[in-house]
Amino acid sequence: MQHTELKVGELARRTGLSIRALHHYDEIGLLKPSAHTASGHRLYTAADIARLSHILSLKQLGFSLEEIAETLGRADFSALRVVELRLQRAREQLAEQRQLCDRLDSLARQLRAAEHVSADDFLQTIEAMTMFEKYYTPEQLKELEARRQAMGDDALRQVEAEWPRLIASMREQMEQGADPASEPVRALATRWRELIRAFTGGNPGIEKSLQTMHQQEPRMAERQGRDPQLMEYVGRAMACLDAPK
Amino acid sequence: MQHTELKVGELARRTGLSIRALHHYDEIGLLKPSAHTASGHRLYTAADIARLSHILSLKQLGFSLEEIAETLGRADFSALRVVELRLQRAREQLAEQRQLCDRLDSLARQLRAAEHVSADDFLQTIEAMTMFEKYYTPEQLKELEARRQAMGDDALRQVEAEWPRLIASMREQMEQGADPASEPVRALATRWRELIRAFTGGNPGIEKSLQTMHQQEPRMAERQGRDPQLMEYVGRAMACLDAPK
DNA sequence: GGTACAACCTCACGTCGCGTGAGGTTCAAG
DNA sequence: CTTGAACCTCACGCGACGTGAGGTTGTACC
Repeated sequence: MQHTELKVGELARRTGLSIRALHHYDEIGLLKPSAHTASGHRLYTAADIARLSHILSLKQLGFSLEEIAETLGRADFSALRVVELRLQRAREQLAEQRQLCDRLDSLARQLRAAEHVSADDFLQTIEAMTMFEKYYTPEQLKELEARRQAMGDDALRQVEAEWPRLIASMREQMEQGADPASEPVRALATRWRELIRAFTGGNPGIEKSLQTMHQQEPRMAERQGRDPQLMEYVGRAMACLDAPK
Repeated sequence: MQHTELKVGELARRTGLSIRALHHYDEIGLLKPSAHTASGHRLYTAADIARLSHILSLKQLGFSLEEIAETLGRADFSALRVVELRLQRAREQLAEQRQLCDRLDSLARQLRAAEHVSADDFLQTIEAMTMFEKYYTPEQLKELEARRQAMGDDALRQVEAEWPRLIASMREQMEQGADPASEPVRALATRWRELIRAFTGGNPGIEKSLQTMHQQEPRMAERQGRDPQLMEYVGRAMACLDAPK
């Protein structure tokens, strides 16, 4: 009989696991050392170590300790099926992670493009993103993202800054009772349309989604100062643009 | 006073959260309803609901409840920095997920290519993969994977089946004391070299990594019947191939 | 007024893979 | 015989709830 049996500390050092983890495996019956000293110290035999290496292999593939125990328990399991099931789970999680990264990345870019970001702006931006994900298809979102990226942060910043000014100007005209067909309103309406077209890129699907979102979520528009009354005024101004003078 | 306040059940139904979750948020102080009925039923006001929508937004970005409470607590936080930190975490997790998927995918393909997979084969394959990841660079692994994929499952299966036969034949020659320069051994050695070249694709980096692995992990080779003695015999046979008759 | 039944309430334990002590025993060396 | 390292066994803690148990309240119908 050689000195091949290892004590927990040694085994932990060699495997990189913690002593506590090995104790845990013992507790749950996943890896019980085959021997003990008279005083109760754990002694891991070569067979135990082999089992542990199998455990670590399966752990690396993302199996839970319970699944590992089950897998090692029976010799008849279908390896391919087990792996494929696990792969499916992993793929789903990967897709989620990817989506999360996209969201965060997009949000980070929006924040970089903004000038001053209050806590309120921040939360509003997130909510706007959520809305977008609700009303646009993934492909449309991709297209929008691509267009934003093509514009660059500076241009984006400018547009974001222009909107409030444009809305304020339009509101002023409305409150002064200006004719939607008058020259100053035509100019504002033209710019309004340009900005929207810069956003939609002329894509009819995106235009439609945008409309749907505005109809379904009027509160979102209101927060930006675009209440239904103003929108109706803008609508009339647009109609005047299309109609000949 | 209108009927704007919601009870837990209603709020749960509208948000898709569980009642227990809302109770939990109350417990940890993340979202305490501003009002209660005389009998203690929770009443969520419009402000509470607004706060909850912020909570859900941040939750969607993968923040922990503690982080959300902290973020909503202070108005002065740097939104960009918070998001960028979270993004970094998400990217790391994404990379891990991707690696896991790759591993599982590769393993699944290996298993599909194999004919009969015993539990032992299965575990051995995983361990081999781990070894590979230890000795080959990520680029090399990619190249190997690409070559495997190009070969197709059937060809791979054939090669996998040929190795044990080739090893057995070679061992037979060795045990019979055949001259490494003899014709039958030359034939076997030639085939041996061909199979290895099919694996390495002639890439010197991969050849080197393969050698290193064989030196460092002799036990792996032994499991496949290639003990040091046999390997030395093969080495001599190879040398005879290179040297003129 | 009584009687269902749904919706609400408050404990309080379980999950998963250990980390992190607390408090005590054993081992190997000097 | 002492010292310090290595070992032992509890046992609580995490994070975000799920899942009962056991009791009260609200509402509708007879």
